[in-house]
Amino acid sequence: MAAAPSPGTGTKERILDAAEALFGESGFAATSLRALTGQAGVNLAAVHYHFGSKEALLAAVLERRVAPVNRERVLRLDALEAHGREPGIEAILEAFLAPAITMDGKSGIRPILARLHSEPIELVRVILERQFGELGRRFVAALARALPGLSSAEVGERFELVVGAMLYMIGGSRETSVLGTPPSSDGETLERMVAFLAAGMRA
Amino acid sequence: MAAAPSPGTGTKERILDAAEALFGESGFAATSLRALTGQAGVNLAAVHYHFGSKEALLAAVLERRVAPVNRERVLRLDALEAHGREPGIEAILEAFLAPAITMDGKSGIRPILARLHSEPIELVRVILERQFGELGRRFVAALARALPGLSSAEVGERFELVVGAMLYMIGGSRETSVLGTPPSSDGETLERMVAFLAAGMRA
DNA sequence: AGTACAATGAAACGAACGTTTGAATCATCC
DNA sequence: GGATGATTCAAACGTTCGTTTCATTGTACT
Repeated sequence: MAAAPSPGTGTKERILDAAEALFGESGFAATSLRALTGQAGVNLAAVHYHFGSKEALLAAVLERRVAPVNRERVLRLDALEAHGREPGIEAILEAFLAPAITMDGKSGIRPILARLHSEPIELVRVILERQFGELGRRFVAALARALPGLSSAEVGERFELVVGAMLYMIGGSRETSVLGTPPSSDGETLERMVAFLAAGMRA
Repeated sequence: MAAAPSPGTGTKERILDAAEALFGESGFAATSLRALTGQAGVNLAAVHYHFGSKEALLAAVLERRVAPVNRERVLRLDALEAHGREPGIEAILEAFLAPAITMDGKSGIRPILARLHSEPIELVRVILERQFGELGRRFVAALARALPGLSSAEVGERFELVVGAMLYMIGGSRETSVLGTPPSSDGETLERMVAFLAAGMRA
Protein backbone atom coordinates (compact mmCIF):
# COMPACT_ATOMS: atom_id res chain seq x y z
CA MET A 1 0.00 0.00 0.00
CA ALA A 2 1.34 3.40 -0.93
CA ALA A 3 -0.62 5.16 1.81
CA ALA A 4 2.18 6.77 3.76
CA PRO A 5 1.23 7.63 7.32
CA SER A 6 0.86 11.36 7.79
CA PRO A 7 4.29 12.86 8.34
CA GLY A 8 5.28 14.47 11.61
CA THR A 9 3.64 11.78 13.71
CA GLY A 10 6.33 9.12 13.47
CA THR A 11 7.80 7.31 16.42
CA LYS A 12 10.83 9.55 16.67
CA GLU A 13 8.77 12.74 16.65
CA ARG A 14 6.37 11.41 19.22
CA ILE A 15 9.26 10.52 21.52
CA LEU A 16 10.86 13.93 21.04
CA ASP A 17 7.58 15.72 21.73
CA ALA A 18 6.91 13.74 24.89
CA ALA A 19 10.49 14.21 26.07
CA GLU A 20 10.32 17.95 25.52
CA ALA A 21 7.11 18.16 27.51
CA LEU A 22 8.12 15.90 30.39
CA PHE A 23 11.72 17.08 30.73
CA GLY A 24 10.34 20.59 30.86
CA GLU A 25 7.72 19.76 33.47
CA SER A 26 9.59 17.49 35.85
CA GLY A 27 13.24 17.70 34.87
CA PHE A 28 15.50 15.20 33.22
CA ALA A 29 16.38 13.04 36.21
CA ALA A 30 12.83 12.84 37.51
CA THR A 31 11.36 11.74 34.18
CA SER A 32 11.39 7.98 33.58
CA LEU A 33 11.53 6.48 30.13
CA ARG A 34 8.50 4.41 31.01
CA ALA A 35 6.41 7.48 31.71
CA LEU A 36 7.84 9.11 28.61
CA THR A 37 7.14 6.24 26.23
CA GLY A 38 3.75 5.78 27.83
CA GLN A 39 2.77 9.35 27.05
CA ALA A 40 4.22 9.07 23.55
CA GLY A 41 2.32 5.83 22.92
CA VAL A 42 5.41 3.95 21.82
CA ASN A 43 7.29 0.95 23.10
CA LEU A 44 9.87 1.42 25.83
CA ALA A 45 12.67 0.02 23.68
CA ALA A 46 11.99 2.53 20.93
CA VAL A 47 13.98 5.17 22.78
CA HIS A 48 17.16 3.12 22.63
CA TYR A 49 16.48 1.95 19.11
CA HIS A 50 16.08 5.47 17.73
CA PHE A 51 18.34 7.48 20.04
CA GLY A 52 20.64 5.08 21.88
CA SER A 53 20.18 6.28 25.45
CA LYS A 54 18.21 8.63 27.64
CA GLU A 55 21.03 11.15 27.61
CA ALA A 56 21.28 10.98 23.83
CA LEU A 57 17.54 11.64 23.74
CA LEU A 58 18.06 14.80 25.76
CA ALA A 59 20.76 15.84 23.30
CA ALA A 60 18.35 15.22 20.41
CA VAL A 61 15.62 17.22 22.14
CA LEU A 62 17.98 20.15 22.50
CA GLU A 63 19.37 19.80 19.02
CA ARG A 64 15.98 19.83 17.33
CA ARG A 65 15.27 23.30 18.72
CA VAL A 66 18.73 24.79 19.05
CA ALA A 67 20.23 23.80 15.72
CA PRO A 68 17.91 25.98 13.59
CA VAL A 69 18.67 28.94 15.84
CA ASN A 70 22.40 28.43 15.48
CA ARG A 71 22.09 28.00 11.73
CA GLU A 72 20.37 31.37 11.49
CA ARG A 73 23.09 32.91 13.65
CA VAL A 74 25.76 31.71 11.28
CA LEU A 75 23.89 33.12 8.29
CA ARG A 76 23.58 36.51 9.92
CA LEU A 77 27.19 36.66 11.00
CA ASP A 78 28.30 35.58 7.52
CA ALA A 79 26.21 38.37 6.02
CA LEU A 80 27.71 40.93 8.38
CA GLU A 81 31.26 39.91 7.66
CA ALA A 82 30.63 39.75 3.91
CA HIS A 83 30.18 43.51 3.89
CA GLY A 84 33.94 43.95 4.04
CA ARG A 85 33.64 46.60 6.73
CA GLU A 86 34.04 45.30 10.31
CA PRO A 87 30.59 45.03 11.88
CA GLY A 88 29.77 46.98 15.03
CA ILE A 89 29.01 45.52 18.42
CA GLU A 90 25.29 46.09 18.16
CA ALA A 91 25.11 44.33 14.83
CA ILE A 92 27.04 41.33 16.13
CA LEU A 93 24.92 41.05 19.24
CA GLU A 94 21.75 41.34 17.21
CA ALA A 95 22.94 38.57 14.90
CA PHE A 96 23.45 36.44 17.98
CA LEU A 97 20.30 37.31 19.92
CA ALA A 98 17.63 37.81 17.27
CA PRO A 99 17.37 34.17 16.16
CA ALA A 100 16.94 33.00 19.74
CA ILE A 101 14.35 35.65 20.57
CA THR A 102 12.27 35.30 17.45
CA MET A 103 12.62 31.66 16.43
CA ASP A 104 12.18 29.92 19.72
CA GLY A 105 8.58 30.85 20.10
CA LYS A 106 6.03 28.15 20.53
CA SER A 107 7.84 24.97 21.45
CA GLY A 108 8.24 23.56 24.94
CA ILE A 109 11.98 23.95 24.84
CA ARG A 110 12.21 27.06 26.96
CA PRO A 111 11.60 25.48 30.37
CA ILE A 112 14.24 22.92 29.46
CA LEU A 113 16.76 25.59 28.65
CA ALA A 114 15.86 27.39 31.84
CA ARG A 115 16.53 24.26 33.82
CA LEU A 116 19.60 23.09 32.00
CA HIS A 117 21.84 24.34 34.78
CA SER A 118 19.94 22.21 37.28
CA GLU A 119 20.57 18.96 35.47
CA PRO A 120 23.58 16.63 35.49
CA ILE A 121 26.21 19.20 34.88
CA GLU A 122 28.72 17.21 32.88
CA LEU A 123 26.25 15.92 30.33
CA VAL A 124 24.76 19.32 29.66
CA ARG A 125 28.18 20.90 29.40
CA VAL A 126 29.19 18.41 26.73
CA ILE A 127 25.99 18.89 24.76
CA LEU A 128 26.26 22.65 24.83
CA GLU A 129 29.91 22.57 23.84
CA ARG A 130 29.13 20.41 20.83
CA GLN A 131 26.18 22.47 19.66
CA PHE A 132 27.44 25.85 20.70
CA GLY A 133 31.21 25.81 21.08
CA GLU A 134 32.47 26.69 17.65
CA LEU A 135 29.67 29.16 17.03
CA GLY A 136 30.36 30.93 20.30
CA ARG A 137 34.04 31.23 19.51
CA ARG A 138 33.23 32.80 16.16
CA PHE A 139 31.10 35.45 17.84
CA VAL A 140 33.74 36.07 20.50
CA ALA A 141 36.32 36.57 17.75
CA ALA A 142 34.06 39.00 15.92
CA LEU A 143 33.41 40.94 19.12
CA ALA A 144 37.10 41.01 19.95
CA ARG A 145 37.80 42.59 16.57
CA ALA A 146 35.18 45.24 17.30
CA LEU A 147 36.67 45.85 20.74
CA PRO A 148 40.39 46.30 20.15
CA GLY A 149 40.94 47.66 23.65
CA LEU A 150 39.93 44.42 25.32
CA SER A 151 41.88 41.21 25.66
CA SER A 152 40.19 38.25 24.06
CA ALA A 153 39.84 36.64 27.51
CA GLU A 154 37.92 39.67 28.69
CA VAL A 155 35.69 39.54 25.66
CA GLY A 156 35.03 35.87 26.33
CA GLU A 157 34.09 36.57 29.93
CA ARG A 158 31.68 39.29 28.98
CA PHE A 159 30.19 37.20 26.24
CA GLU A 160 29.27 34.63 28.87
CA LEU A 161 27.19 37.33 30.49
CA VAL A 162 25.47 37.86 27.17
CA VAL A 163 24.70 34.16 26.99
CA GLY A 164 23.43 34.12 30.55
CA ALA A 165 21.15 37.09 29.96
CA MET A 166 19.82 35.55 26.79
CA LEU A 167 19.11 32.21 28.43
CA TYR A 168 17.24 33.91 31.20
CA MET A 169 15.26 35.99 28.80
CA ILE A 170 14.14 33.18 26.56
CA GLY A 171 13.90 30.50 29.23
CA GLY A 172 13.26 32.33 32.46
CA SER A 173 10.11 32.49 34.52
CA ARG A 174 8.28 34.33 31.80
CA GLU A 175 4.87 32.71 32.09
CA THR A 176 4.06 35.33 34.68
CA SER A 177 5.06 38.06 32.24
CA VAL A 178 8.12 39.23 34.26
CA LEU A 179 9.48 42.17 36.09
CA GLY A 180 9.18 45.41 34.28
CA THR A 181 7.02 46.60 31.52
CA PRO A 182 4.25 44.37 30.24
CA PRO A 183 5.43 41.31 28.29
CA SER A 184 6.54 43.43 25.35
CA SER A 185 7.02 42.21 21.83
CA ASP A 186 9.98 40.23 20.64
CA GLY A 187 11.26 43.21 18.71
CA GLU A 188 11.19 45.47 21.74
CA THR A 189 12.83 42.86 23.90
CA LEU A 190 15.59 42.38 21.37
CA GLU A 191 16.17 46.10 20.97
CA ARG A 192 16.54 46.66 24.69
CA MET A 193 18.75 43.66 25.20
CA VAL A 194 21.08 44.70 22.42
CA ALA A 195 21.45 48.22 23.76
CA PHE A 196 21.92 46.97 27.28
CA LEU A 197 24.46 44.30 26.47
CA ALA A 198 26.38 46.42 23.99
CA ALA A 199 26.95 48.98 26.70
CA GLY A 200 28.11 46.18 28.97
CA MET A 201 30.52 44.92 26.38
CA ARG A 202 32.01 48.38 25.95
CA ALA A 203 32.33 49.15 29.66
CA MET B 1 34.09 11.53 79.90
CA ALA B 2 32.44 14.92 79.83
CA ALA B 3 34.14 15.93 76.60
CA ALA B 4 31.15 16.87 74.49
CA PRO B 5 31.85 16.90 70.75
CA SER B 6 32.01 20.43 69.42
CA PRO B 7 28.48 21.66 68.77
CA GLY B 8 27.27 22.36 65.26
CA THR B 9 28.83 19.21 63.89
CA GLY B 10 26.12 16.74 64.93
CA THR B 11 24.64 14.18 62.60
CA LYS B 12 21.60 16.26 61.74
CA GLU B 13 23.65 19.32 60.86
CA ARG B 14 26.08 17.34 58.75
CA ILE B 15 23.17 15.81 56.83
CA LEU B 16 21.56 19.20 56.30
CA ASP B 17 24.83 20.73 55.12
CA ALA B 18 25.52 17.93 52.67
CA ALA B 19 21.93 18.02 51.39
CA GLU B 20 22.08 21.77 50.87
CA ALA B 21 25.30 21.41 48.89
CA LEU B 22 24.29 18.41 46.78
CA PHE B 23 20.69 19.43 46.12
CA GLY B 24 22.06 22.77 44.99
CA GLU B 25 24.68 21.23 42.73
CA SER B 26 22.82 18.37 41.10
CA GLY B 27 19.19 18.85 41.98
CA PHE B 28 16.90 16.90 44.27
CA ALA B 29 16.04 13.95 42.05
CA ALA B 30 19.59 13.40 40.84
CA THR B 31 21.05 13.32 44.35
CA SER B 32 21.01 9.88 46.00
CA LEU B 33 20.89 9.43 49.73
CA ARG B 34 23.92 7.19 49.47
CA ALA B 35 26.01 9.95 47.91
CA LEU B 36 24.58 12.41 50.41
CA THR B 37 25.29 10.37 53.52
CA GLY B 38 28.69 9.47 52.12
CA GLN B 39 29.65 13.12 51.82
CA ALA B 40 28.21 13.84 55.26
CA GLY B 41 30.12 10.95 56.81
CA VAL B 42 27.04 9.44 58.41
CA ASN B 43 25.16 6.19 58.03
CA LEU B 44 22.57 5.82 55.29
CA ALA B 45 19.77 5.13 57.74
CA ALA B 46 20.47 8.33 59.68
CA VAL B 47 18.46 10.32 57.15
CA HIS B 48 15.30 8.40 57.88
CA TYR B 49 15.98 8.28 61.60
CA HIS B 50 16.36 12.06 61.88
CA PHE B 51 14.09 13.31 59.11
CA GLY B 52 11.79 10.47 58.04
CA SER B 53 12.24 10.59 54.28
CA LYS B 54 14.21 12.21 51.50
CA GLU B 55 11.39 14.63 50.82
CA ALA B 56 11.15 15.56 54.48
CA LEU B 57 14.89 16.22 54.37
CA LEU B 58 14.35 18.67 51.53
CA ALA B 59 11.65 20.36 53.58
CA ALA B 60 14.07 20.61 56.52
CA VAL B 61 16.80 22.04 54.29
CA LEU B 62 14.41 24.72 53.09
CA GLU B 63 13.01 25.38 56.53
CA ARG B 64 16.41 25.93 58.13
CA ARG B 65 17.09 28.85 55.82
CA VAL B 66 13.61 30.15 55.05
CA ALA B 67 12.09 30.15 58.54
CA PRO B 68 14.37 32.89 59.97
CA VAL B 69 13.62 35.04 56.94
CA ASN B 70 9.89 34.63 57.41
CA ARG B 71 10.17 35.31 61.14
CA GLU B 72 11.87 38.62 60.41
CA ARG B 73 9.16 39.45 57.87
CA VAL B 74 6.47 38.95 60.48
CA LEU B 75 8.32 41.16 62.95
CA ARG B 76 8.63 43.95 60.41
CA LEU B 77 5.02 43.77 59.31
CA ASP B 78 3.88 43.72 62.94
CA ALA B 79 5.94 46.83 63.61
CA LEU B 80 4.46 48.59 60.59
CA GLU B 81 0.89 47.81 61.55
CA ALA B 82 1.48 48.74 65.19
CA HIS B 83 1.92 52.36 64.15
CA GLY B 84 -1.83 52.72 63.87
CA ARG B 85 -1.52 54.46 60.52
CA GLU B 86 -1.87 52.22 57.46
CA PRO B 87 1.61 51.53 56.06
CA GLY B 88 2.45 52.48 52.48
CA ILE B 89 3.24 50.12 49.65
CA GLU B 90 6.97 50.76 49.76
CA ALA B 91 7.13 50.03 53.46
CA ILE B 92 5.21 46.77 53.06
CA LEU B 93 7.37 45.62 50.17
CA GLU B 94 10.52 46.50 52.06
CA ALA B 95 9.32 44.51 55.06
CA PHE B 96 8.84 41.59 52.72
CA LEU B 97 11.99 41.88 50.63
CA ALA B 98 14.64 43.14 53.03
CA PRO B 99 14.90 39.98 55.15
CA ALA B 100 15.38 37.83 52.06
CA ILE B 101 17.96 40.14 50.52
CA THR B 102 20.02 40.70 53.64
CA MET B 103 19.68 37.49 55.64
CA ASP B 104 20.16 34.89 52.99
CA GLY B 105 23.77 35.68 52.36
CA LYS B 106 26.33 32.98 52.78
CA SER B 107 24.56 29.66 52.78
CA GLY B 108 24.18 27.32 49.84
CA ILE B 109 20.43 27.70 49.83
CA ARG B 110 20.21 30.09 46.92
CA PRO B 111 20.83 27.59 44.10
CA ILE B 112 18.19 25.39 45.69
CA LEU B 113 15.64 28.17 45.70
CA ALA B 114 16.57 28.99 42.13
CA ARG B 115 15.89 25.41 41.14
CA LEU B 116 12.79 24.83 43.18
CA HIS B 117 10.60 25.17 40.14
CA SER B 118 12.54 22.38 38.42
CA GLU B 119 11.89 19.82 41.10
CA PRO B 120 8.90 17.56 41.71
CA ILE B 121 6.25 20.17 41.49
CA GLU B 122 3.72 18.83 43.96
CA LEU B 123 6.18 18.35 46.79
CA VAL B 124 7.64 21.82 46.45
CA ARG B 125 4.20 23.37 46.27
CA VAL B 126 3.21 21.75 49.56
CA ILE B 127 6.41 22.83 51.28
CA LEU B 128 6.09 26.40 50.11
CA GLU B 129 2.44 26.57 51.11
CA ARG B 130 3.24 25.41 54.63
CA GLN B 131 6.18 27.73 55.13
CA PHE B 132 4.91 30.64 53.15
CA GLY B 133 1.14 30.48 52.75
CA GLU B 134 -0.16 32.31 55.79
CA LEU B 135 2.62 34.87 55.68
CA GLY B 136 1.96 35.59 52.02
CA ARG B 137 -1.73 36.10 52.66
CA ARG B 138 -0.95 38.58 55.45
CA PHE B 139 1.17 40.63 53.07
CA VAL B 140 -1.45 40.45 50.36
CA ALA B 141 -4.04 41.70 52.82
CA ALA B 142 -1.80 44.58 53.89
CA LEU B 143 -1.14 45.51 50.27
CA ALA B 144 -4.82 45.31 49.44
CA ARG B 145 -5.55 47.80 52.22
CA ALA B 146 -2.94 50.13 50.77
CA LEU B 147 -4.41 49.73 47.27
CA PRO B 148 -8.13 50.32 47.71
CA GLY B 149 -8.67 50.64 43.96
CA LEU B 150 -7.62 47.05 43.29
CA SER B 151 -9.56 43.87 43.88
CA SER B 152 -7.89 41.51 46.27
CA ALA B 153 -7.53 38.99 43.46
CA GLU B 154 -5.60 41.54 41.44
CA VAL B 155 -3.38 42.31 44.40
CA GLY B 156 -2.70 38.61 44.83
CA GLU B 157 -1.75 38.24 41.18
CA ARG B 158 0.65 41.13 41.32
CA PHE B 159 2.14 39.92 44.55
CA GLU B 160 3.10 36.72 42.76
CA LEU B 161 5.18 38.85 40.45
CA VAL B 162 6.88 40.31 43.49
CA VAL B 163 7.66 36.83 44.74
CA GLY B 164 8.95 35.76 41.34
CA ALA B 165 11.22 38.78 41.05
CA MET B 166 12.55 38.23 44.55
CA LEU B 167 13.28 34.56 43.95
CA TYR B 168 15.14 35.39 40.80
CA MET B 169 17.13 38.08 42.52
CA ILE B 170 18.26 36.03 45.48
CA GLY B 171 18.50 32.71 43.70
CA GLY B 172 19.22 33.49 40.08
CA SER B 173 22.37 32.96 38.10
CA ARG B 174 24.21 35.54 40.12
CA GLU B 175 27.61 33.87 40.41
CA THR B 176 28.57 35.55 37.19
CA SER B 177 27.63 38.92 38.64
CA VAL B 178 24.68 39.47 36.26
CA LEU B 179 23.31 41.81 33.76
CA GLY B 180 23.56 45.42 34.56
CA THR B 181 25.65 47.35 36.98
CA PRO B 182 28.36 45.54 38.92
CA PRO B 183 27.03 43.23 41.65
CA SER B 184 25.88 46.17 43.79
CA SER B 185 25.31 46.05 47.50
CA ASP B 186 22.31 44.49 49.19
CA GLY B 187 21.04 47.91 50.16
CA GLU B 188 21.13 49.20 46.61
CA THR B 189 19.49 46.07 45.27
CA LEU B 190 16.72 46.34 47.82
CA GLU B 191 16.14 50.01 47.14
CA ARG B 192 15.81 49.49 43.40
CA MET B 193 13.59 46.45 43.75
CA VAL B 194 11.22 48.24 46.11
CA ALA B 195 10.87 51.24 43.80
CA PHE B 196 10.41 49.02 40.79
CA LEU B 197 7.88 46.68 42.32
CA ALA B 198 5.93 49.42 44.08
CA ALA B 199 5.37 51.07 40.73
CA GLY B 200 4.22 47.75 39.35
CA MET B 201 1.78 47.27 42.18
CA ARG B 202 0.31 50.71 41.60
CA ALA B 203 0.01 50.39 37.83
C1' DA C 1 6.70 -15.39 -3.94
C1' DG C 2 10.70 -14.63 -1.37
C1' DT C 3 14.55 -12.51 0.63
C1' DA C 4 16.63 -8.48 3.40
C1' DC C 5 16.27 -5.03 6.44
C1' DA C 6 13.93 -1.56 9.40
C1' DA C 7 10.97 -1.18 13.16
C1' DT C 8 8.11 -2.78 17.03
C1' DG C 9 6.84 -5.68 20.84
C1' DA C 10 7.04 -8.28 25.33
C1' DA C 11 10.06 -9.70 28.65
C1' DA C 12 13.95 -9.76 31.27
C1' DC C 13 18.71 -7.96 32.87
C1' DG C 14 21.67 -6.08 36.63
C1' DA C 15 22.15 -1.91 39.13
C1' DA C 16 20.69 1.64 42.01
C1' DC C 17 17.13 3.71 44.39
C1' DG C 18 14.39 5.02 48.96
C1' DT C 19 13.19 2.70 52.80
C1' DT C 20 12.97 -0.71 56.69
C1' DT C 21 14.76 -3.80 60.06
C1' DG C 22 17.02 -5.45 64.13
C1' DA C 23 21.06 -5.77 66.51
C1' DA C 24 25.03 -3.07 68.43
C1' DT C 25 26.65 1.00 70.67
C1' DC C 26 26.37 5.13 73.36
C1' DA C 27 24.70 8.23 76.82
C1' DT C 28 21.95 9.01 81.03
C1' DC C 29 19.79 8.43 85.38
C1' DC C 30 18.56 5.26 89.67
C1' DG D 1 26.69 -0.74 87.85
C1' DG D 2 22.59 -2.20 85.72
C1' DA D 3 18.45 -0.66 83.29
C1' DT D 4 16.43 2.70 79.82
C1' DG D 5 16.13 5.28 75.86
C1' DA D 6 18.54 7.60 72.01
C1' DT D 7 21.52 6.91 68.27
C1' DT D 8 24.41 4.36 64.92
C1' DC D 9 25.42 0.50 62.07
C1' DA D 10 25.41 -3.28 58.50
C1' DA D 11 22.33 -5.65 55.91
C1' DA D 12 18.45 -6.48 53.48
C1' DC D 13 13.68 -5.22 51.67
C1' DG D 14 10.83 -4.51 47.45
C1' DT D 15 10.58 -1.26 43.67
C1' DT D 16 11.93 1.19 39.78
C1' DC D 17 15.32 2.60 36.83
C1' DG D 18 18.00 2.52 32.11
C1' DT D 19 19.25 -0.82 29.22
C1' DT D 20 19.43 -5.23 26.54
C1' DT D 21 17.71 -9.24 24.26
C1' DC D 22 15.33 -11.69 20.92
C1' DA D 23 11.29 -12.90 18.64
C1' DT D 24 7.79 -10.75 15.71
C1' DT D 25 5.88 -7.59 12.57
C1' DG D 26 5.99 -4.42 8.72
C1' DT D 27 8.06 -2.68 4.33
C1' DA D 28 10.61 -2.67 0.08
C1' DC D 29 13.08 -4.62 -3.61
C1' DT D 30 13.92 -8.67 -7.70
